[in-house]
Amino acid sequence: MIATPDRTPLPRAFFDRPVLEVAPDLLGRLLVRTTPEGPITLRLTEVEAYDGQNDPGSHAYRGRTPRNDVMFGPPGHVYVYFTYGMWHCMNLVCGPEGRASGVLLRAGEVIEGADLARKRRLSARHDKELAKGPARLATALDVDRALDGTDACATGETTGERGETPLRILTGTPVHSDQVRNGPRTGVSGDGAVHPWRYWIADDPTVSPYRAHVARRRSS
DNA sequence: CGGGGGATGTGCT
DNA sequence: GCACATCCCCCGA
Repeated sequence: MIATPDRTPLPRAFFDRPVLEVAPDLLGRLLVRTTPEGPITLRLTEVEAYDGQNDPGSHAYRGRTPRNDVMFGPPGHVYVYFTYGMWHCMNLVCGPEGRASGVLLRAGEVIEGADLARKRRLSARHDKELAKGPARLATALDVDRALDGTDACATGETTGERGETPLRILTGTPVHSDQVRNGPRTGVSGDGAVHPWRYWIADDPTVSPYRAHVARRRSS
């Protein structure tokens, strides 16, 4: 018997904690993307922590820019960046405000709206690949820079008459600590690679394969 | 399921 | 220039 996930919104205070506490605690939570065709709901299975201070792997490491501005703002908001000339990835900003820490959402299990997600992810061989990897996750949920800065903890009073916001984070079913694994972050090079700040659910089929960062060879 | 190679724009150095 | 919080296609097993 599988317990019904708790659809209570996570309060902003959840994110107003050190990022290394928030990151593993996000596993098993639900991310709801509201689209005109209906909701897509994702159960988070893999995340990575990025600290705004003394973390060379963080986009905020060299200070505030127009691109990473949202990271320096209040917790519970979404930071979306564009990378490799083609892809988007999304993070949830953690506290305290101004520290510019965030959690990269690396993978999840689509538990509702898989048909909608598949329209964006035609190359997925299985449903478990719909959001297996950070850019795939953003693609499946139709997330791009237009949603940068979205408040994932918005309450009814701030979201307008219909109480809908494009992205919301719900309580879901938190994962017991003995099911949480951690290891080096994926795709991070140099000094930032030493931190074992990637967290995932043990044996979950939607977790992305680990690949150590490899510098791309020069093209002709 | 997995490796190899190419594709793309932006922000740094 | 070059690296980049990456993925897809193609092929072989």
